[in-house]
Amino acid sequence: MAYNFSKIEKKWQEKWESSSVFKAFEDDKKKYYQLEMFPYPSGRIHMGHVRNYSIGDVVARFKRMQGYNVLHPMGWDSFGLPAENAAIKHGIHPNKWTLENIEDMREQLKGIGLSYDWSREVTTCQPDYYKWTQWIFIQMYNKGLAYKKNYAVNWCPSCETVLANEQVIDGKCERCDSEVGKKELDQWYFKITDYAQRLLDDMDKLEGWPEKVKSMQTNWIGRSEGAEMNFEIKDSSEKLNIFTTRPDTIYGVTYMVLAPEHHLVDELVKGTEYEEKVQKFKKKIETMSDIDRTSTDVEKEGIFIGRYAINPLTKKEIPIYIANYVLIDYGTGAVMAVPAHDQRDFEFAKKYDIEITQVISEDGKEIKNLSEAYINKGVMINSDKFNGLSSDEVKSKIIKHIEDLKIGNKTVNYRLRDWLISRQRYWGTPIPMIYCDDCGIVPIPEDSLPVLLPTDVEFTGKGESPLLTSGKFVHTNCPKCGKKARRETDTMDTFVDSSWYFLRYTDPNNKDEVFDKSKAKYWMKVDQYIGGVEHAILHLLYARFFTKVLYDMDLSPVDEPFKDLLTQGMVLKDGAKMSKSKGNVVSPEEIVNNYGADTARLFVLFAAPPARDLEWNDQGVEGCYRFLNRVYRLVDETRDIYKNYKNSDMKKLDKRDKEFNYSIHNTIKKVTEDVDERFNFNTAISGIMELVNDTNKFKENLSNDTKKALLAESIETIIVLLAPFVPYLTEELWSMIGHTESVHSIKWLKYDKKALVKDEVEVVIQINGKLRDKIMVSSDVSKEELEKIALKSEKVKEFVKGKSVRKVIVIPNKLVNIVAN
RNA sequence: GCCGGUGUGUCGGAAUUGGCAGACGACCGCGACUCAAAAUCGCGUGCUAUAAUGGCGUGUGGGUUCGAGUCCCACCACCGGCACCA
Repeated sequence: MAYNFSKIEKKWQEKWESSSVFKAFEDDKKKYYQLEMFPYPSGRIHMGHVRNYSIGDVVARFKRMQGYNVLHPMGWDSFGLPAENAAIKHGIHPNKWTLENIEDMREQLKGIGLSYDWSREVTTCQPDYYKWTQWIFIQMYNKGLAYKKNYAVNWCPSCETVLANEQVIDGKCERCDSEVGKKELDQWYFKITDYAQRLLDDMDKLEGWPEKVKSMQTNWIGRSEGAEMNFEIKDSSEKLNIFTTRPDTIYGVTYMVLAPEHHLVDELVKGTEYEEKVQKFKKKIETMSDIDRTSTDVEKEGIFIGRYAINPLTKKEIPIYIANYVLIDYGTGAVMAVPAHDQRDFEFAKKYDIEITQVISEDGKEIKNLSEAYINKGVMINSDKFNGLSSDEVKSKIIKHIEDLKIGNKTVNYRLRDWLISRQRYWGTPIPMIYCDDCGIVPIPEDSLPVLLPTDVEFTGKGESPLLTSGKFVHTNCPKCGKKARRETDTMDTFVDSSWYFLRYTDPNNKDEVFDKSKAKYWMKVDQYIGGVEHAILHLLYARFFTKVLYDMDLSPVDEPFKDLLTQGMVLKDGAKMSKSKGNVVSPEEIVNNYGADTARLFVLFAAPPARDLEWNDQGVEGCYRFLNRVYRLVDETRDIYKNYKNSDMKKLDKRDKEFNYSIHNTIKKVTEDVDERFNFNTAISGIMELVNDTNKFKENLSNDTKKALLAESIETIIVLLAPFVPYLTEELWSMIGHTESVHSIKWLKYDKKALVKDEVEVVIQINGKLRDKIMVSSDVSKEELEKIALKSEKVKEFVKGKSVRKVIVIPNKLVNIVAN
């Protein structure tokens, strides 16, 4: 008979709920803030959620049993496109759709037995939350960290909205995979570039973060050191400002290249014979998609614009080109070209027959007929007073030289761009700004926040904000002068909402402040944050940025939000991520209905270590279910022995008793360390499985009271160690054996060090490093004695026959290696 | 091209400090129980030769060591990030 999981799970879920055991209060106990990334309320939970939240729940329950004051909250990242699309498609208002989904998903999450403090639930689409998102926006605006600019932005034609750089993956929309185009628009930005260096530097503090995530963020920020320099243009008062990482190659600059969009191009060719050709070339490049343009296999192509710059050090006139391989977005959009020492410039110079001047050589001699750019370090040549020096030391000398000449300076360039946050959609936090003809851009006064989303809008799915269709919303009065004014109709990127929710959890119901700093001080940082690696750049970078901004405003008590980070792997089936289109989805509901939530949890925790991808396996689920049934039967069969013998004295332990006692305490040690130090839930569970197997064997022979007492101890150990993993079953078993308090509120077990001292140990005997025999010896035997015993072994005698023993390595209680030849 | 990660049975994976490779689970095979099946329980299960004792084996090649999945060097494959980035 299988145990009745549905009855058990329902019973305990109700009990836990009515007793609100998982509520967190600030007190003087040591705190632990366990957080998993909150979900988008799509309406259905998937296996990724089950995995993410099960991992977090194990940690929360474990830390609680260890005596920590645990904060384990849950909420909803509930603004976003699917709600709006549902409105367009089915005519349901996004608010209704979202709130109903939240109701459904909350029930599903509760079903999995997650120990959340639901009284702290935050919902980003509700005014009591987004009021503070707007408030933070205004603080950022006042500090100059939120600003508006006109720029060629990423535009997703399918989502009909703009995208941040971080949301464009390989030229495609992160959400819908459509090819992203460019559009000139007036948009709101956050000045994340001001924080580029701190975001980079403070990664040193993130010791508990995976290397992978830190490396991804480092790549994304893309710092490079170099110099900025002005080149004079012949017959013009304008100067060409360039960025280079190779100031050591300045004497080798033989031409200049500008991005076709560079602001000086039009002016430089105006009225010249080159104007027409240059404009034609510009048109051609502009019509290319970003994907084509940035592909490395596209041939380098450019055109001479008929003007010359002056190399400031050689004073030579050098031609100015525009070319497809120079990007307006990076550096200054202008490049000093050094064909001898840069492969792209080399290919370009060959194609257009431009002079190539070597300035760095391997041995001080010029290479005849260069066949490719020489990109290594070396000895300077053709560089006037720098000749003969190493290119390495010349870098700083030349920077100093150009600084002295006041034509340039040392500088650092980042790939990171400012964060574009306006979206032309309805279902997001309204940007709390007003446009007045007289006063310009005016923030909403703080006491009239929140700016509520209007309800009288049309969902057309067309490329402008639906908020424009609400006359009541758009038309307002200027808070400064009182004249008629217009509201901002764009909403914020939903990543703004999720950039500070972890702070709001520390004080979620505060009506007067974004959060109470003393509460935040008690709970922050998040001790353990868990979520998918797909957020390595987007959410995790934005959240770090926001925390630093709030820290600088003296609001946040910490300048980094997450102490330790775990990026859990994906749930795969048949080697691919579960997805509707591939038809390889296993619904959590189905597993919970057929096997119970405990089995679902146990499987996702047991099948792979948390950070790795998990391959779904129906037979593996069955295996976990069988195991839980075995545990149930074991406890059921021995419950009376437990009740009668749990506190009886253990007299003399025989050999088998000692082994079993060792097994019990070694399992406590292993599970504690696996969960606490290594997050190896899979091996923690396998350790408990071994103890269950051993207990089943041990119970076959209970010939005296000591053995019964040992069995009772083992039963108790199994239930307590399993509690964080399978909360329902363990709660049931705990009450079955006569306890009235919850197993989840008792103290975690401590192992008995004495039980781990063995009288006798198995020692491995190797000959020349190969295993040849195993012997049992008393654990206090001396090194010398152990060596003697080993050499007496029959097998050893056989193997060393005719050889002489050169050396014997003895590791007490472990191994003897005999070297013989 | 640069950066990061991963390579172990048929499969998921274990080996935590350089010390018995393959724990635990799945799969498969055999047996017990049963009229029978399911469930359950027990045994076996890296490859290979064998009557037995053996030989080989952690992506490849080398090295250090009494001893290497683990450390060092060189490479290969796969996954992920960045990338005409000046």
